[in-house]
Amino acid sequence: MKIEEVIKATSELDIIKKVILNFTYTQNIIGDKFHEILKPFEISREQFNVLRILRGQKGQPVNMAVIQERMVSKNSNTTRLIDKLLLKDFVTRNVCPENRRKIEVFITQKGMDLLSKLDLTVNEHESYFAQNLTNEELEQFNTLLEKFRNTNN
Amino acid sequence: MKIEEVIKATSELDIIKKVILNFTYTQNIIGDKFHEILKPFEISREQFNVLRILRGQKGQPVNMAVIQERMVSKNSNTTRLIDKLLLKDFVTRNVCPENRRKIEVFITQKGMDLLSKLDLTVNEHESYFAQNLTNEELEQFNTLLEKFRNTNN
DNA sequence: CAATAAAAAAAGATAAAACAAGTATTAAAT
DNA sequence: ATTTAATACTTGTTTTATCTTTTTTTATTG
Repeated sequence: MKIEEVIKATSELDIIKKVILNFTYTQNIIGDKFHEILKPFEISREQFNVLRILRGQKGQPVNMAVIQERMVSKNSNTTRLIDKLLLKDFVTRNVCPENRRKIEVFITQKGMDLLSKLDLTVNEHESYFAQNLTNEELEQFNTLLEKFRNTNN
Repeated sequence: MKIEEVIKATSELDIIKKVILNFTYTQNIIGDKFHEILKPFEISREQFNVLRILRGQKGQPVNMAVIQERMVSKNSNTTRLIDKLLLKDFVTRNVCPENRRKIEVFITQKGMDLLSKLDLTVNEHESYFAQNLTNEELEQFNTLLEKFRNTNN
């Protein structure tokens, strides 16, 4: 379905407005699907992302600032997000001995296990969206995304 | 900046993961910018979208179901969203006489005035993101977005 | 035509995001 | 060495979102 049909536009939209609408709409669809996958595991998208960041660190401790930085969607209350993961025993949290202002967050084995279980489904989800694009188109898409947001001012 | 640098990936990401990450990240950037524009007007993005939907109806009454349908980002909370717009006198709300289950929402002159004031800034914001793409690339982008989400199952 | 179902919106409860202010801890500066 | 500033989080409050249930009105049907 074209974006014009989705929003049932009465008049002709210019291309940039179409792109932006299309963008947001597509993001919602991807997000919904993602949400659907994570729901049975009772974990939010952000929580999942944080776990992946922690796994990416391969055992190295990660402090709050780093998590926020990598989180892609910035989120000022990382503390409470980690609280939730703590409650479920997916992470541990300790004061950093070298610099007591900092906090060291680790992923637990339980967290790792959850991620392994999710990996397959998440990959399927991603492929599901990729299926209609050729590899070349995906590369093109990636380049366009980068160009689009890399505004020079 | 490439998406790999943004998330400081340790290992090589496959293209579909890159696209999805890139997508979310780009959406956040657009959203933040948008938010920044709307902030001085003390209106949320969703509220702004609803006002635009109402304006698009050119004086025709719009009921809740239609608003939700057009909202692109679905939101079951439409009642409370309209409440907020009502408080600011940007819309009116009445029970539909033909079908008393329905509600007719209209944009007021004050709402229209707000939109006119915002039009210029919003257009600038949109052009700001379009500036790095040629017209052809924008068309390509739009097509890729449509393909990407139009999965056949 | 009463009973039930369906449609449209509103309300309640809970969770998550956003915003602002506050608390330790460390580093710098006088 | 004490004050000031900067860093790294945490907490409190308010606003939105999400999910579920309830209410009101209309449609259906036995």
